[in-house]
Amino acid sequence: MWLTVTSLLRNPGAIAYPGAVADHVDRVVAQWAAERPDLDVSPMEVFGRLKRLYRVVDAALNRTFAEHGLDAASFDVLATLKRSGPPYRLTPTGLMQSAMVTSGAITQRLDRLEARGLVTRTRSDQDGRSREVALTPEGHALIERALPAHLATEVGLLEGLDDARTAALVDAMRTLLAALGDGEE
Amino acid sequence: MWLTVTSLLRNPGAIAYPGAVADHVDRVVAQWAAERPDLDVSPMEVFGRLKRLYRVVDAALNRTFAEHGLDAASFDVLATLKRSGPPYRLTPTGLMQSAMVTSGAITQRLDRLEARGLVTRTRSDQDGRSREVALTPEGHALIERALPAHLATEVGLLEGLDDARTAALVDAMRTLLAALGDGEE
DNA sequence: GAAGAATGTCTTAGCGCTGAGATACATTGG
DNA sequence: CCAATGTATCTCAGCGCTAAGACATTCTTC
Repeated sequence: MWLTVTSLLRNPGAIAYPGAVADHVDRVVAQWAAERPDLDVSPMEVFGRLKRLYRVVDAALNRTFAEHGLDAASFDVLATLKRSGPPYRLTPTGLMQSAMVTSGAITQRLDRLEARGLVTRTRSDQDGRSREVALTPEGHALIERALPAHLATEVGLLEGLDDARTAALVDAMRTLLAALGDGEE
Repeated sequence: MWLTVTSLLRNPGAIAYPGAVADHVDRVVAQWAAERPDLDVSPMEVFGRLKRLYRVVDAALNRTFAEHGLDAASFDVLATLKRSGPPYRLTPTGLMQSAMVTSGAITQRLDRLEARGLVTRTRSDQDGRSREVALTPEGHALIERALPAHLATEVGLLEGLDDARTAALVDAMRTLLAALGDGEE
């Protein structure tokens, strides 16, 4: 006697909610079960939903960013500088690590933000290779306006999730990220 | 006396794992608490981790796709055709809805796959506006090779997550997706 | 059955990102 | 103190995507 991930995951929602409608991922899994019954596709229950959730959330957040003349990339840079606290200065490398993008992406993000007068880039005194990126008053004002709206959008997205499931979701993602080595090195 | 989402979410991992190391999102939340203690940034516990998890997973899956001469977009199309079952034919619109991308993106994906001889595109008999996309024998063979490798990668990614948390993660994502209207319309 | 609306696909300009590599500066070891 | 190595940033070609719209075909309504 042995357990597959499948047996644990097959329609867990059906247990909690007997009348629950099958979602997109349920249909995908059912299709695979018909086409390749020899394969255990239960991991798709996790990753299929992760991908769809990310896309739905991303689209919703982008709508709010656009209302403030921003996109996710620009908001990310301004918010990272803001939350770093006084004097609201970071190096491109620091921004790069926080954003999980390449150095080239950060260079271009900063080009755009600098052209709009939202950040400044100055040479570092301590290290001639490095730059210091700082929020301008305009950048400061913009992120102060956009942040509460962004949080309101996030609260709205979580409206349909009860507190227990929200906590469980955070706990699982935290555990998984730790297991995958995120946040340590 | 009232509860904020914050009080429910603040370091839930610390309860389950007293010695748990703070992750990237914990640091972000702590920074906001110092800079803007008036704001409840607890929703970021969810969305910050969703974003990072998506990126880490995406990178890992792409590595496996690349080993088979594929990327996520191409794999997605081939897998969607494969799991649709005999005769392994779908319209671009069907592929578009499954992939959550625009029609232009599907056109370009199909251009690339057609050029590599992995799919064919023919006029539909029933509807002159529509096309029928079908797997070629080469496309069939490629997805048959890539799919088990892909599943193995997914199983590996879930290694660090115990069964209870895996089930809770799926349940929460399913609930949230349903609340956000995914999979119904 | 013709006009207008709707649908399915393709086209194209523009965007942000990656990967590879260039450049400038800093650090280390002999 | 110099050479070799490492680090921080920028450059740029190429990629896949979106948004807007073109075009052909089908459906709807009168």
